[in-house]
Amino acid sequence: MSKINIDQVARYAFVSRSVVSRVLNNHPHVSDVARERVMNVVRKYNYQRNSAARSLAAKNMREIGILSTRNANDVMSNGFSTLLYLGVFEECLAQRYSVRQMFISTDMKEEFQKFILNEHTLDGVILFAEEVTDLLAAKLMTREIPAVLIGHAPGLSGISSVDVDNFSGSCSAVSHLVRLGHRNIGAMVGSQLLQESQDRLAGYRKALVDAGIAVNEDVIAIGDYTQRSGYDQMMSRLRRHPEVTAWFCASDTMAMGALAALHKSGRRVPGDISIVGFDDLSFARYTIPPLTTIRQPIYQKGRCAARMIIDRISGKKTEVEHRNLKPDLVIRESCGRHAGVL
Amino acid sequence: MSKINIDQVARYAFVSRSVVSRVLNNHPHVSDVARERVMNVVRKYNYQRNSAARSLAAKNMREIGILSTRNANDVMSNGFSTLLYLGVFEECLAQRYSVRQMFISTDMKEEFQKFILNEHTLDGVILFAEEVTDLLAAKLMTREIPAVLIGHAPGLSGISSVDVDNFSGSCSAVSHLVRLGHRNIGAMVGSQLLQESQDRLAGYRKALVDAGIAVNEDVIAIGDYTQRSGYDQMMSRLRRHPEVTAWFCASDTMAMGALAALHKSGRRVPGDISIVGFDDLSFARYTIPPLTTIRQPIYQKGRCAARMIIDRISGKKTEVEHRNLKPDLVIRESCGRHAGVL
DNA sequence: TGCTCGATTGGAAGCGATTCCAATCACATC
DNA sequence: GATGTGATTGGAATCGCTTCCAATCGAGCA
Repeated sequence: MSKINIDQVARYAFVSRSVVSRVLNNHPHVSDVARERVMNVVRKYNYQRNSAARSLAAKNMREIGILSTRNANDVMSNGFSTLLYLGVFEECLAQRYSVRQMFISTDMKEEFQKFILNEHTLDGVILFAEEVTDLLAAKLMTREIPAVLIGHAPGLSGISSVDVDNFSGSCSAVSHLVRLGHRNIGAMVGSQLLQESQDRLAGYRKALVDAGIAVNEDVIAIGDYTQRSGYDQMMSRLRRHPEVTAWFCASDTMAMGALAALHKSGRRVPGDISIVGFDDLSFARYTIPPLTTIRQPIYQKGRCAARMIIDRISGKKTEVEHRNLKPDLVIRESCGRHAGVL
Repeated sequence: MSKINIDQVARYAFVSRSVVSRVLNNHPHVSDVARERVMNVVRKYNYQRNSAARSLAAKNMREIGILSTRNANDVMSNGFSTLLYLGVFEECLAQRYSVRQMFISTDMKEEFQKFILNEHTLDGVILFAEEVTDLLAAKLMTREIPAVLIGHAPGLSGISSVDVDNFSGSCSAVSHLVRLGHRNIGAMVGSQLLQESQDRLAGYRKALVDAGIAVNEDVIAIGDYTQRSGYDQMMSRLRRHPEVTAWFCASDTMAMGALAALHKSGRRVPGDISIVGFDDLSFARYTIPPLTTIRQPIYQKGRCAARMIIDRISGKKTEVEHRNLKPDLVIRESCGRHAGVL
């Protein structure tokens, strides 16, 4: 019952401490009989290594951190980050790593930042950051700790990354609207400080250009990925741009806010106006009307990031790598054929 | 730059290793001058203790775990757990503890369960579990590791818990409907295996009884806290119970699904049917129509749980404690006066 | 001055693993 | 029978810290 240590295991198994360690770590040079004896004792006493001692001696923690910005708070509240985290967790579990999830913010006291970044010697870090990316990255770089970025930042091409192809995703979303006959298509994106937002906006532009439609900078609204900003932006744009018949929203959350604003204003979706979102969060199927959107593999993103960081830590891979997962268009009911087109 | 250890700090500060340790741990019996010298060196070299060594020597990890059931997956995807986790994290940060978030499921391989529960010697565990509560609790009990439950379970009264007052919350939600003149009020709750669901249903019953309304067991629908189940349940109940003019949904997610179903069926909310939710998740303000619901302090729940477990670990408190946080009714637009009442 | 007592300080023994290195062993070869 | 080889094994150092214990120091008091 009570905790037992490696020496006791060794004693009970009539072998030395070293042999026990080798068995537990699957090292070679252990006879079958010794291995058997050790395993029996381990099973019998339900022995588990002390991870602190293990980390100290082995000089690695077998632990990675996933660092999010605290102000991704709003993004968080939509289950995006939980799903991402689940992916990370399950990949790590499979590889017997553990994960420490942390939040950091620029306005956080210096001491806490230090505590988070320094107190724990993590073997690697997954960055799910936003505008503080540079700051964090710089700190991590100086500590020479392997990192993987969720999303990507051209300025940090030295750090591996996993992202969804935002460009082609938004491009196909907008192309969908074009196919339905829309010519006046607005865009509601996030802060252009974020690479992700830039890419989604670029995809929008590309789709329009491909269709021979001039881009109207006036109908590009900047939100912040919250339902609230989607609502507010839509409310203010609605009367200024009555000619717009379809909006590309760079996230389902903003799309949801937009939907609420449209309903409040008496517009019908998709009758009067079409809406397409991005992410395919779990609620997208239950908005009114159900949201046509771009599905991105969030869970996979997490697993992928975890796999990359572990490969890096274990030395299995050394070069930086930029993964770009493919998104899919999922058609539901929020987009309709343009009224002028029959 | 490169990592420095306690011996080097001691050397540079012209004191012994012990003094450095005392300074770092705020122990008494250190002269001001010694403290000052040590701190200067610490700052200069940006020294941080090695947490593995610290844990090993001090025999505590200064780390707690938050354990969720994997199949709370759907609950997760609504930001509930992220917000809860944020509360836990920030309280722990303030107290210089770290958190390890983990998921566990009943169908998980035994080895993984062991890895999660045993490999890491956590000082305490916060349980955010559902039906596997007993299993987990039993395992934890045998390891004699302090635990705090999010929610509560009468069978586990030996474990401290933090919960929202589900009973009074749902009671006030339903009373609100009664005040609006509704007499035929349905309930859509979660699995009755969950204490939380039982309490929310009990609150519903209480409100009806208080109002002198007979409880009709036929209009109590059991869902599973997902949008999908809210949608499905509402679809099937709608025609079977046309007399019901208002529904109490035990979660915003189910309420959202119900709203979608009502819209699909051409019913108007709140014109034809009123809906009240529970939780006040961030999207509740942007459903169509905006959802009247019961707000529960999710973040506070997390902080509170963390505080309790840390108090327990540090020995500041020893007796078990059951906290019950108060929820609030937040009135938006999904409930209307019963048509028959003028 | 000599002594006591409390505040500081340094020395050293762990904490529980990993891992290097040397010792042992079994066995084939000469 | 002596020797070389490779597979096993045990011994011991080490990781970086906490903490007990004994030593030292300095002020207050008789």
